[in-house]
Amino acid sequence: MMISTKGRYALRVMIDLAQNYGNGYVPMKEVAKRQNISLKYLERILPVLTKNKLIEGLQGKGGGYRLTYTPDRYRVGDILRLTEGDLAPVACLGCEENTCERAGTCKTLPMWEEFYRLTNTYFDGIVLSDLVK
Amino acid sequence: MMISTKGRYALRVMIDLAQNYGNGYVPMKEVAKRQNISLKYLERILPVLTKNKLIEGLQGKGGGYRLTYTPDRYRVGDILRLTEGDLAPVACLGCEENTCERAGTCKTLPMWEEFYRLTNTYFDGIVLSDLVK
DNA sequence: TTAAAACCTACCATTTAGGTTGGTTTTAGT
DNA sequence: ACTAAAACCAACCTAAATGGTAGGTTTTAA
Repeated sequence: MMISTKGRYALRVMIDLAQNYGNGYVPMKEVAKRQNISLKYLERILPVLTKNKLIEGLQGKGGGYRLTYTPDRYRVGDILRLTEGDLAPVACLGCEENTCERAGTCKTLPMWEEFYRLTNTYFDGIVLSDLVK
Repeated sequence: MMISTKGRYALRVMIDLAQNYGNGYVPMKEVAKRQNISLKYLERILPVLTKNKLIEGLQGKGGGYRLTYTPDRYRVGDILRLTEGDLAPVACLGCEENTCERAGTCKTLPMWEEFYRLTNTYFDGIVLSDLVK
């Protein structure tokens, strides 16, 4: 299982916010109820999205969250990379530099690299607005 | 990280056996040394490959393992599916039937399904002999 | 008879996943 | 000023998966 609940839930929250785009701030309580996810767990997942300016939070009564941009500006790949760390199929990819000492002679490395590219390309080719339809 | 050491090591063993194809039975001790993997750990990974007739083991002195078929008959996808369980990106795929109650309305399901197909297709398009070169 | 090999089972430490608990702070509305 | 609703925050917890190790038994060629 490549994608954990963290990434999947984050994506569902983003879709929910996209569906409510233009209606101001949406309280997480409502999103949690609609998506049937624990509010408390969602609160643990959201900070990475706000800190990276994907969504904006407004505190206090009448507050909530909203998308920072229009739904067509969010690539699924970006959302998943943020919440999952990276989309690398194996450990030796992901970080900037491959520190594996076998890297030079590894027969499988090119295969993993190509799959890594494929994965990023696939998820970067889908934007939030594609999923709302 | 999608692929664990189990799948990666199994693949490296298969490649090693492919490189020694035609030379009779190869003791795991040698493979472990060449691949720099603990022999004991390898012994824990191999049974699934022998039970599924991908490789054949011969006990006793002078024994070892060898590929059952020629290296071009092994799809990487088959090796990974055996050792990793399945290559599903999310939990709701993988099993025969999708038991998730959200399946009917899930906005992300088609995206995961397509990626799942993509993944299987990619790894099924590579055979052991491609990696030996 | 011996050495080398596969084969087998139980255990174990660490990390990750998937949360829960119990708050504090901010703010709109009354 | 007070209250309710919201974001925001930190500590804790349980179960499962990961990545092994330890200590054998069985088989077989030389």
